[in-house]
Amino acid sequence: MTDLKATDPPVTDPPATDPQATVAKATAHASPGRLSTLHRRILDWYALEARDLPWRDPGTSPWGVLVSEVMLQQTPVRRVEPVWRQWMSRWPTPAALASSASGDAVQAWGRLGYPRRALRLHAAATAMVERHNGDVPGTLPELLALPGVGAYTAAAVSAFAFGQRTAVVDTNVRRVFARAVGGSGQAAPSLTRDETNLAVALLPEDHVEARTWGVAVMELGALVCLARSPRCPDCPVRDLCAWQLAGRPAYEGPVRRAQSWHGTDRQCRGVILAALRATTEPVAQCDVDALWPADDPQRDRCLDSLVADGLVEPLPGGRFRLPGRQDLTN
DNA sequence: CAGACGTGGGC
DNA sequence: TGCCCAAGTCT
Repeated sequence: MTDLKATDPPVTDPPATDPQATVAKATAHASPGRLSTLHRRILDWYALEARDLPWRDPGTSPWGVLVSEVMLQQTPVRRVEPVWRQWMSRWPTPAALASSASGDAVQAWGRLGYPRRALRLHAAATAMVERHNGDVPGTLPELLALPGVGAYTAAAVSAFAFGQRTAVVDTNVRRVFARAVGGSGQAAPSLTRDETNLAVALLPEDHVEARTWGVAVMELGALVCLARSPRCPDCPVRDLCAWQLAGRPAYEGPVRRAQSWHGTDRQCRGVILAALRATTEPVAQCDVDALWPADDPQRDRCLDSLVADGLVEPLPGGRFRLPGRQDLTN
């Protein structure tokens, strides 16, 4: 082992606010030797410890990768896996999904949460049929133009499905870099320009290494560099980690407000949608009414917003269903 | 840009 | 129990 401390910047350095300075600092910290060590350690660790997830199978299509990435937005791997398998079995291509009703996508989404993702995936499938001959596009601008595909998902599909040398920055990557390079216990509340620049600067030059780098760092964040209780003794770069070397100081930055839940529109919308998912039969207004305390205007407001979002289709006679779903009860 | 947007599990 | 967290996106 080389003398790592000798090359470390003083841990008392104030956080840089200038993007250029941050990248310069990161690059200095990650001198060629250090950087290659960081890369090798994490890539070796990944080769040994990576989970066997179905969408990581080399035979997975770009569509399979895209579906997995959308499902994984804010949703744990454990809950995504079975739904992804069913989804890919039912809709193996964008064209297959596009030919189904959007309500079928919402129904198949099940309890993954944030059901607008299902709607957007359906819209993305339609767009791919119309604009890309039914294929998932391979360039960042084309990917970003798809509904529900933002900076993270576009980069992930570019890197994981098409093997491009693209920096992937998700919450795991941000946390790992904040600690290992920034010396901070956690990343800032929202993605900063500095973090993106840093992720690009840390991308391995070697194309083969770059292919796996993103998913390897993400995996490290998901399995070892955990938010609440990091497993530092198991970390392959614990001796290089700026946060570790600084004595794992507590996070001092701005705190993110916790999401409230009880009594929110999100809860109300979830209750209504769960009822519609459970049946192919249109649900009568009175049955919707029974789902939420009487004389609470929140219920009607949420039903209206679900309709406005395209998650619920109002039918003549005051009945409701998931959009386009056929009534299979007779 | 802060806030909305689901759901379930861990501590 | 209640709060925090999980491969974000959109407005």
